[in-house]
This record gives sequence, structure tokens and C-alpha cells, in this order.
Amino acid sequence: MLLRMSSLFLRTLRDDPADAEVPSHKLLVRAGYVRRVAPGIYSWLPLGKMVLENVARVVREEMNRMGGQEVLFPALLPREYYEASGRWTEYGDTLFRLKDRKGADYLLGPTHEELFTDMVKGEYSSYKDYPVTLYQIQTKYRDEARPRAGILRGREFVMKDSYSFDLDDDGLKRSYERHREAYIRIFDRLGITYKICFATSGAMGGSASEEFLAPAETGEDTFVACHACGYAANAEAVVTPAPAAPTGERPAQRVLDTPGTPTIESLVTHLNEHHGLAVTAAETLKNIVLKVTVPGSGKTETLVVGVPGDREVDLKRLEASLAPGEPAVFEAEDFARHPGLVRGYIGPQVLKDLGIRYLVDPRVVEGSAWVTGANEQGRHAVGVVAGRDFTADGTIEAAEVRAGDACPVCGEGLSIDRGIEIGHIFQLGRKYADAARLDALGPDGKPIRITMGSYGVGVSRAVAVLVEQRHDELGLLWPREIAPADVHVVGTGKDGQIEAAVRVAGELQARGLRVLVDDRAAVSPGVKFKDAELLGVPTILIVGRGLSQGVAELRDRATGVKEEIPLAEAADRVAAACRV
RNA sequence: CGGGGUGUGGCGCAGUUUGGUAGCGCACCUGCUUUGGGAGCAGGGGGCCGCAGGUUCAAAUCCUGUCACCCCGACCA
Repeated sequence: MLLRMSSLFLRTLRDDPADAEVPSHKLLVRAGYVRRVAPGIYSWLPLGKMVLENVARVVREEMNRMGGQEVLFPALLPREYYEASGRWTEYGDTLFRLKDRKGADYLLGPTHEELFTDMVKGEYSSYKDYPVTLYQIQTKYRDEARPRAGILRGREFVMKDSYSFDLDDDGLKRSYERHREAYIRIFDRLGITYKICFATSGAMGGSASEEFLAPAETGEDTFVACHACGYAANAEAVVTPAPAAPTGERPAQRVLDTPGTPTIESLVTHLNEHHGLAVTAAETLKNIVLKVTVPGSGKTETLVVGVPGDREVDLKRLEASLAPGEPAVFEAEDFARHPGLVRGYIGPQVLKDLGIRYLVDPRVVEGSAWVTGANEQGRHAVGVVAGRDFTADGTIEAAEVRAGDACPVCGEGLSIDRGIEIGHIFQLGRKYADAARLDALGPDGKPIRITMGSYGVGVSRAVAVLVEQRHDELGLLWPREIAPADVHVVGTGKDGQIEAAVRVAGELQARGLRVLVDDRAAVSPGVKFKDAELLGVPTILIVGRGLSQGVAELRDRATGVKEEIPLAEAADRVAAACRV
């Protein structure tokens, strides 16, 4: 491959685009890799397209290596498939919907479980056919409420999605493990640093689930990691270890007047100043009232969640814990219908009598004593003991996770960081197979319901993540396998220097290297250097003022190391630098 | 959906307060000079000032409405 800058369809920008915030967005636009078309929708220019294809190639090679077979489904799909699985309604506004000329409903596929399931059902019918893993690399569509950060979170994006089909749970576990290993190889080859985190399976259903999160300040996910034992989990999926149950006699609960203390902070201050206590927010029990709706059921349940008063409720964790139920805040009119619930002074002591379900943070163990509401305006109760003065209906992971919280595996302090989801693997189970009645005929002549796994890699997102993790103040820094070229030959100046650069570029091409050569006439050296740095090709060879002495300059883009080399050896030296 | 902000050549911005010939930098075209760190000089092309209505002799500028986009949050395999 030999690309000439003089004719390459490329225009770099000196200024950051005004609408870009994150590094990947700024740099990919400035370097002429992508251009915005509409919110969350981007075009790929030649260099960007090469990078995208390189990522896709790595993914494809590793998927083939693990035994996957590539297929391709349409993105434009009729409603009926998603109607059958229930997702035409479940997916909500995130689904791009459209009608054909006859008024029939169509959608642009956000993910393809239904189609894969249906295809396997159509082709395979014997247990001898299984297991099988199919995948595609395809454009997906999701009408995100708020696309952001350039191609990091778009409404149209390229994704590798694969699906495994197995006869039993052991088979599913093996398919899951093979995917896990393939993903490790993929992200290692891509040069992305990542953490494999326990995850919740969300609305997709299913059981075991892990996410590959790329640590980045701009990440939208929060995850914890334990540096002692290696445990890592999405904050949504962090399990709170329960402390040991206290034993011994406990004084009976007391109700105290605490006027004007609707918040935890005001309560603690009041108790310590007016009642001679020495309580902390962590010893209080905060009770949040919710109404929980299960989509499609039409029913709404009132639920109270109790968490230690020093912690906020993490909505993502709460929702993950309640899925598929969807929590909503309890409004003033809801309180009006429940006179037993005294806003600001709710305690769990009465919930059983009110017939309201009560779930508590795992720290609220049997025998632990709490300061909590007395269910009367302006009054709180102290010494309220779990299991004696109230009984919870179960525990719930709803409280925020903090740096330093105990690791659920080894008890060491957890660290907390932001990350970008680049891969997700999970054991889906039989949800879609049930919906499609996907069975294999067993050796005994009886049908076997197939169990599935679902696995995704964000291909276009991986391009952006690479930039988030690898860039400097000058521009992009591609790993060689992903870079649009192996070497960027810069011809500066006059006196045949550009011609010499093109000649060397030809030699490098003859050795099988992918070469980008800056052969633009009448462009100043400074511009060419800046562009080379911005574009991020890993090796830069400068053929310029050293030509008369027969030397060129070899630069490593990432390290900045420069070296004068004899022009006659340039091809050898560059090829060696590119490890070809 | 809530909060904040912005719409002026391809990109980045000024001009709006106080109505009066649409401007600057980058990019682009022509010529000459220059060529190792985003060159200089001269000349040039390109803008329904988001859209609609209104006020006015006159609107990028004032008024009303509307649309779009961006950022934060909610939402989101």
C-alpha cells in the first residue's frame, strides 16, 4: 500500500471542533478520520475507514479462531421478529422505527438475538448440529436519548455481535469461556487496556455476565477493582459484604423529639446537640419510598428501601437490582394516599403492618441497631434493632459504592474508576429460544430447548477508546496493527527531497509495508511534521535536509526517539522498526 | 424529560448591549518569494447571519414564535 498525501482525500484541521469535548472526538475530527453528519452519526474518511477496518479485521480473525462463523443480517428489519420476543415494546424509544410505503412497521436493528435465533431454527433441527456460534460485524442503530462524545456513543455504530447455541448449560459455559478467551486476545491485540468486570445482565435477562471495561476518564461506567485479589465489577454489580451480626443485650428503642430534621445531616446534628448522643450518619437508617413498575404488567408496587444514612442511593445500582422492575420516585400525591408513611420520618417499624415490602442494604444485619424515623412528624427512634423491632423482606444493592469499601472476596479496600464498555459477554439462557421455540431433536426423539449466549464488541467504539487511551498533546498514537499505515514518509523541502522520499516510499512498499508518503509540494516542513504527528502513524521517516549527506531521520511517534540513519539503509531500518 | 448554552462562508470566532455598506483567523484559488517546526507579500472566490412572522425609512442586531445543535443530569446490553 502506498498512499500519497498529495492526492489523499484528507484535510486536517488546526482548531478543535467547537462541539467536541473528549480527546477522541477532537482528534479524530482534527486528523480528518471522521466527520459528523447528524447527532451521533458520523462518516468515516479514508484514514478513518482503514483504522475501522483494521479493528474489524482483528475481531474477525479472533472470532474465526475460536470457531465462530461469520454471517450478515440486514439492519432493516420487519416488526414481527421483535414483536415475537416482546422487544418491539420493551425496547422503548431507543428503537429506531419506520414504516414502508404500505404502512407496515419496520425497525433498524439495535441488536440481533431474534434474527440469529430464527436463522438457527430455520437451518438446524438435530442435536448433532450443535453447538454452533455465529457472528456478524454490522452497523447497529439505537436512538439514544443523548448521543455524546463523538463516536464513543453514537446512534449508528459498528458492532460485532455473536451468539452461541448449546444443548445444555455446560455447553453454554464452554461457549462463554471460549468467547472470554477470544475477547482477551482481541483487546490485547488492539492494544487497549481493559478490566474484566462482573456485570449485571440488565434488561437482557440471563445469568452470568461480564463486561470488558477500558479505564478512561471519559467513561460512562463506574467500576471497582481490588488490587489485593483481582476482583473487579461494574459498580452496578458490586456485592456488599454483610458485617458480622452483633450479639448481646440491646436496650429497647426510644422515640425522641427531633423537630425539623427531615435530612440525615440535620438529624445527626440535632441528636448530638439536644439529646447528648454521639451518633454518625452511618448509624442512621435512611428509608426511601419507591413505586416499582414491571413493564407490561400494568402493576405498580410500593417499596421501601433502607440504606445507611451516610450513603446516597445509586440509581443505576437500584435499577439493576430491581430489573426488570422500573423504580420511580414517590410523589407528594403518592404520600397522600399512604398516610402511614410520614415523609421525612419513615421508619421500618410499621411497614409490616402497612403491608409494604421492605428491602435493606446488606449492612443492615440481624441484631444491628439504627437511628431511624419514628413514623411521626418530627420524631425519630434510636436503638431500633433489625430482627427485633422490624424485619426486612430481603436485602438490596442500592447504596452507592465508595472507594475504600470492602472487597466482597478478600475484604481489602476497593478502588473506584470510570471505564468505557468495549465488550460484554453473557450467558443469555433460554429467553429467546423460548420465544422462538428453538429446539433440537434429541437422541431419544424428544426436543431439547437450546440455550444461548450473547456477546458483543463495539468495533467503532474501540477506535475511539484507542484514542482515549493513547494520544498525546500532538495527536494520535496508533498501535501498529491498527494504524492506517506502518510508516509515514515525510519529504520536506526542495532539491529533489520529495522525489527521494517517494523513491524510499516505493522501496518500503516493495517490502510489504503500508506506506503513507507526504509528497505535497509547496507545503512547509512545519505543516508536514504537525500533520504526521496528528495522524499518528507509529513510524515516521523524514527525507529532507539530510539528503545531501545521504541521511534520513527515523522517528518513533510514540516515544519521540529520533535517529539519523543512512538513506541507503532506510528501507532495512524502517522494515526492522516495523518488525516485518 | 430537567438545567445551562449556542446558531454569522468548509472550520474556529468577532459583530447583537446602543438598528445604518457583514468582518477576522484557518482552509481554498492566482502570482512571486520561501522550504526542518502550523512561511511572507500581493490579488481573489465563497455567507438566504437557523427558520417564520412582526416593528422600522432601514434588522445579524429589537419583538414574537419556531426549529436545530452542543454541554451537564435523567435515560441507555
